[in-house]
Amino acid sequence: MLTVSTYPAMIRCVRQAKRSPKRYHHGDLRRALLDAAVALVAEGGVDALNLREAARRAGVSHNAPYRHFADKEALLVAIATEGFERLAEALEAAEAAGDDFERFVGGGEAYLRFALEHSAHYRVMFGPTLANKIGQHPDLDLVGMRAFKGLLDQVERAEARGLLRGDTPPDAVATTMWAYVHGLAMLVLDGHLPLDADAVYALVRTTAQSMMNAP
Amino acid sequence: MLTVSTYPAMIRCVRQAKRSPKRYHHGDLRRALLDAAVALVAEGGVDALNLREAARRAGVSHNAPYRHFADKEALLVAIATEGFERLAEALEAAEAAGDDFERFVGGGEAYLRFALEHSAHYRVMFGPTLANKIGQHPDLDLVGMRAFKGLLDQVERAEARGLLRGDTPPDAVATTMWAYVHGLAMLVLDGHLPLDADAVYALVRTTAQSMMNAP
DNA sequence: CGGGGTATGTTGACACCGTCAACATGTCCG
DNA sequence: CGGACATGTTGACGGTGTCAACATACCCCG
Repeated sequence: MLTVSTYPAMIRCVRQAKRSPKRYHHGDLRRALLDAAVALVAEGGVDALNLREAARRAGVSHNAPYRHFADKEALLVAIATEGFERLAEALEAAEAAGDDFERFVGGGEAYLRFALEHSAHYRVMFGPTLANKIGQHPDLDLVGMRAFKGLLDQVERAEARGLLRGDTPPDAVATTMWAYVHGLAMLVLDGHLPLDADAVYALVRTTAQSMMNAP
Repeated sequence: MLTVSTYPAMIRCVRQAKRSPKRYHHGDLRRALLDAAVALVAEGGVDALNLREAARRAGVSHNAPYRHFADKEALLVAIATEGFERLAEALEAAEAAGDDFERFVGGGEAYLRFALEHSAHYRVMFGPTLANKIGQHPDLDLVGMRAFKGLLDQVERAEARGLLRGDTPPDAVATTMWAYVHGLAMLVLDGHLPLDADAVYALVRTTAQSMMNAP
């Protein structure tokens, strides 16, 4: 996790000026605010996220964020959107590596790796503020769908090739898998399960294998 | 979910006076505050919970809660503790009904039934405010352990009787099951999965059965 | 039975937060 | 070069959590 967000705003400003001298004022306050907000969540959880402290860390006044985000929720939506994009990329990358067996098992591991390594993003993506807001943030819904669609495709392919035990419909299998990896991620992130990262990856691989026919 | 908390304080006071005339002042402000707080969470999620509104609904001043809870977190701990107790009771009740097969499958359904029917409690139990606070609230830890211990016992018994597929260690199976039902509960509660309650119960039964040897 | 002590509730204050309105300034385009 | 627009600032308001000081109801003990 980079701590770029903690640099004084001027450094970012100078760097930005070198790269593209047509920028003005702060350089990229939107980016700086997102980084600061993510850092706040990483340090103290979702409860610790507040606009004024993010502005302070970006070196601007307490009202500057409102030129880039309509309100606090809009900032959270931006972070969550970024998170879902990166999650989708991580899952797609896992899907492109190894044989059929490894592809399926590796998908689960990739999900948990994302959740544990980008815990701040993950907490915002599934935090209470954005809960039950489907339809209110179309771009967020879209990128969320993309991530789940990737999972569903993978299950359908695995089932078509006879890799999976049983004959449960693909959408039910995908739902079960999502619930499992999400629950595991949440319980570990929130300290309810005393597992380190490696133990989590090992467990998720074991579980995924138990869902498949012997190789 | 009763809305007792919205009654004027006097009604509760009078009722309480009839039952036990040695009460004074409010009657049972602690209980009224807990109910009001749970109602707030039920209405607007964890973000909507605040001490002043709970006090308002209980008909007392904004500082009265501090005679019963050290701070806001203490109120959340009390709600979570209550939730874990009821969850443990629900799981123990499920464990005492039906044959071996039904006991195991019914446990998963009971967990989700609790989460969906007492969503406000569940959200507080696993919400961000109490995340990563193990060791800071001993009574909460204790009752949380009790609930998980019940699950572990059930898995060990099922495995001892040869009900479960594979030979995974009981604690790994229990962890997997907890992660699954917790993830499913959270995703449904937060509106990420478009399943109604009956669909959830059906899904969890299907999944539990797929973990077991054919009956 | 009465008075003090304690548990409970109230008032007022403070700092912090999200948000709005008004203002200031840097940047770009005609 | 000058105005229009994007960006950032200042100040204010209401809401919240929390503390200190005060007030009151209940209980027990002499």
